[in-house]
Amino acid sequence: MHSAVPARKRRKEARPSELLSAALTLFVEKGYAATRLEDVANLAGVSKGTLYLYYANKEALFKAVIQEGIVPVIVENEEIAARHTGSSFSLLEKLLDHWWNRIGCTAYAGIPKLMVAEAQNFPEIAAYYYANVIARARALVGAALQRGMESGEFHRHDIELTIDVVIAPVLMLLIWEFSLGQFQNTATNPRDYLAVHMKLLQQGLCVARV
Amino acid sequence: MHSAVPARKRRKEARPSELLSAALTLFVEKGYAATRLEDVANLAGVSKGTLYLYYANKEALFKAVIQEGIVPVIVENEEIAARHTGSSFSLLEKLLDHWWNRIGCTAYAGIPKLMVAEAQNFPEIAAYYYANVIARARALVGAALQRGMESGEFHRHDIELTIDVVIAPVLMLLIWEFSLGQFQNTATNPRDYLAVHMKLLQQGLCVARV
Amino acid sequence: MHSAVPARKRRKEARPSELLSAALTLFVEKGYAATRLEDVANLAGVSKGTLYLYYANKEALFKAVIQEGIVPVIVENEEIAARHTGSSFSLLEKLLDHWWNRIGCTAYAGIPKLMVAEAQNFPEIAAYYYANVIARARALVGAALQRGMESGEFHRHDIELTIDVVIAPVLMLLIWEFSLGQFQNTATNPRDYLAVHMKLLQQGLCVARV
Amino acid sequence: MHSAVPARKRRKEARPSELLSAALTLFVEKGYAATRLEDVANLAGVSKGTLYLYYANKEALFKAVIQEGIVPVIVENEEIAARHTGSSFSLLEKLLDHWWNRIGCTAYAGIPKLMVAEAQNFPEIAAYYYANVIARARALVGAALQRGMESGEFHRHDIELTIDVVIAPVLMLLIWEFSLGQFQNTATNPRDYLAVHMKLLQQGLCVARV
DNA sequence: TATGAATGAGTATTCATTCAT
DNA sequence: AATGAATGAATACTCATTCAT
Repeated sequence: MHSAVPARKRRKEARPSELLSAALTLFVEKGYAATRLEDVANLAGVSKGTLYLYYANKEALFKAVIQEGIVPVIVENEEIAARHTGSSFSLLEKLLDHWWNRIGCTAYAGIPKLMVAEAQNFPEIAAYYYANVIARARALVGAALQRGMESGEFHRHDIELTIDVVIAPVLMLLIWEFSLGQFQNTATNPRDYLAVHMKLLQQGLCVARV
Repeated sequence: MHSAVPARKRRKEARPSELLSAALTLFVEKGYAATRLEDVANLAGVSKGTLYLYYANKEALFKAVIQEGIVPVIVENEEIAARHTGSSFSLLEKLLDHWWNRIGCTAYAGIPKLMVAEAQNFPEIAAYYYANVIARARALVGAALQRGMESGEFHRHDIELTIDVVIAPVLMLLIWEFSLGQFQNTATNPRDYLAVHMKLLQQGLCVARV
Repeated sequence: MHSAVPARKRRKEARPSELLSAALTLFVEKGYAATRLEDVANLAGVSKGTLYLYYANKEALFKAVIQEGIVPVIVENEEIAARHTGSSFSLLEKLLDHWWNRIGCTAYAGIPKLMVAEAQNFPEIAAYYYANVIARARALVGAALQRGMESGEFHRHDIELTIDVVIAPVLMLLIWEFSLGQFQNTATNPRDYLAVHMKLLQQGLCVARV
Repeated sequence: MHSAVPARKRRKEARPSELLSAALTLFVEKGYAATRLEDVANLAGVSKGTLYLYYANKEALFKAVIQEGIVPVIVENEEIAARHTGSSFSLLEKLLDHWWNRIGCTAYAGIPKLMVAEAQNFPEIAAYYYANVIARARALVGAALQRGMESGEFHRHDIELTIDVVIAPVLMLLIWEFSLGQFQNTATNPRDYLAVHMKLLQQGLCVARV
């Protein structure tokens, strides 16, 4: 009678994030359609019915998974950029670093792959994601590039295209990790990969100081 | 070898590729799970039952879609590399160019995104794809990089990581086009994007000739 | 018997009838199956759990709704008949009048339609309703008809069938009001309808006094 | 190998009416909500999936059940009225007779009770039923009454209310039969019931010919 | 070969009921 | 007594697959 684990735990506060975490895991692992809500509930340690107390349906759960977690990091990076004073290249490094610590090495790392896989099926959510994550990240990088080109720190290139080249490998890293990367026998070390990316970027972008 | 093959026969032999083409379209557009075989059959202009005369089941159709089309291009690129004589950078350009003409601007362009989205659900197919497409493409790029570094044309970097940095933007371009790229209001021009990619690559990789 | 009963206590005793009233409203409006107990509880201003303190389950609540309310009116009509002294037709008028005042123009008016709709699903309750409402009402009307025929006031007809003809329009009125009557653009006035019913009945039943 | 009953019978033509008939039976017996589509399918001798080949969903099946069967009878009665030449009362008799033969003693007899029970849950269908069955039946009876009153055959009464009094017992008979009538130990004989109804109607309506 | 009617396993969702607080 | 979080049985509906024609 002491601390017998109660069959029915009451934890209204904690439920949403437990469910979201379980849903993220399974959505990333199996994709939206192949994820059974009962499995999500079980992984979160509750029954099917309980899930519906917190999320109206599967799509609502999916939306919550996407909206949660990444947007705050963009906000933080916007603040980092606003406060930055050093070289433009070091700003790019800071932004990348923050993204990695808050997304890349956390459970949220699977979201980009999930969003890419399901974009066509959830245009509304994809549009939201594009506007609130992608577009804002691009604006941040674009501003840093602009600043660097104006100060003579960077070579001049088309800004939009350069943004793509800067961001793509970072996104690709995460997408890869949750898809075909699993079949690579020698897994790439993400930190090394990013280091090389930055190194090449530096050589490609920065005007050599003779 | 005459061209007097009866229309009916020709039709019959064309069926698989009509089905494959329809399946590719829908798999890319909706994902594996959300694609209904009846829709595939209708798009190919046959009945549901007919599809089963050619492919044992949905998974077999998916395998065929993936296996078809891309592997031959890798073979062609291997031949291009074997015959190549100029600079290592120009080899990279040739390989990219061929890939673009045979995949990037064709219906097969959607396969990378499809494979990324479904890799976890079809480990066997993903492994096949990894071994026959990814690994071989990496080997080609790796050999070109190795050659360039040995000849002094390229800076020395870790080969594996550099391969990632070379390939990632190319893959990303296609993945993007079939996912979140749809929500970008100013669509990136793929050729411009690739040109910038190569330009940065050149600046990052190549030793400056004073 | 003081009126100093504490508010809380009074509230508690009122619960069952508040629940019954809410249940009657919703059962009549939506039918048994489509009525959610949570809605009943909410309409009664209590929580779902509280409902179960008073009624063991949905069926028990349904039984209580049916048993409550109508049986007492039959008892009252039996007393009216016992005390009656005038013409047999005026007794029929009195019985109808009482029924109308105690059922027809109250919230209980919906019960006949509800009982008709659910009779097959709840044979036990339907049998109870038949025995305690229908059969006793028929006996009352039958006795009045018998008396009138014996006294020469009414034409002679088969009693049982005549009972049907007398009662049917009255029941129909209520059933209609809670079903298809809602779609009639010119709603029938119930009092006028009953007046015509009685008029025709008089003409059909009563021997003309030349 | 001779006439082994095929597990899968192909009978596209016959299916809809078989399904409709099974659905009518169960909807009338259990009500809309309590009827399981699998039971409907089984009663029709097919599987769940087959039902969906013919009706998009439960509601569509319900609609089809209601729309089927009764409307044609109204049309027939309209033709009977148009061709009629004798007394107005004999027209009423003809209309009733036809209704009884085509609805009252067939499987469609359960529809009025079904419609009454579900009217609130399917306002759209109820409105359709009201417009195409009830309103047209009332118009027919109303015209007969009007004609009789104008010719001096009938007493003058308010037409609308008299329509109610004429129709109500006929509807009530069927509603009763499929609900509480089941609990009556001495089942009323429908034909006798209708005969008394007409008799009383005649006495109530018709001007005595001295 | 080709068809498309038929099947039934599988899943999202609802809601009566329970029970710890 | 009262609450409302949690449960899980039940059912509508989908769609890959089969098979008689």
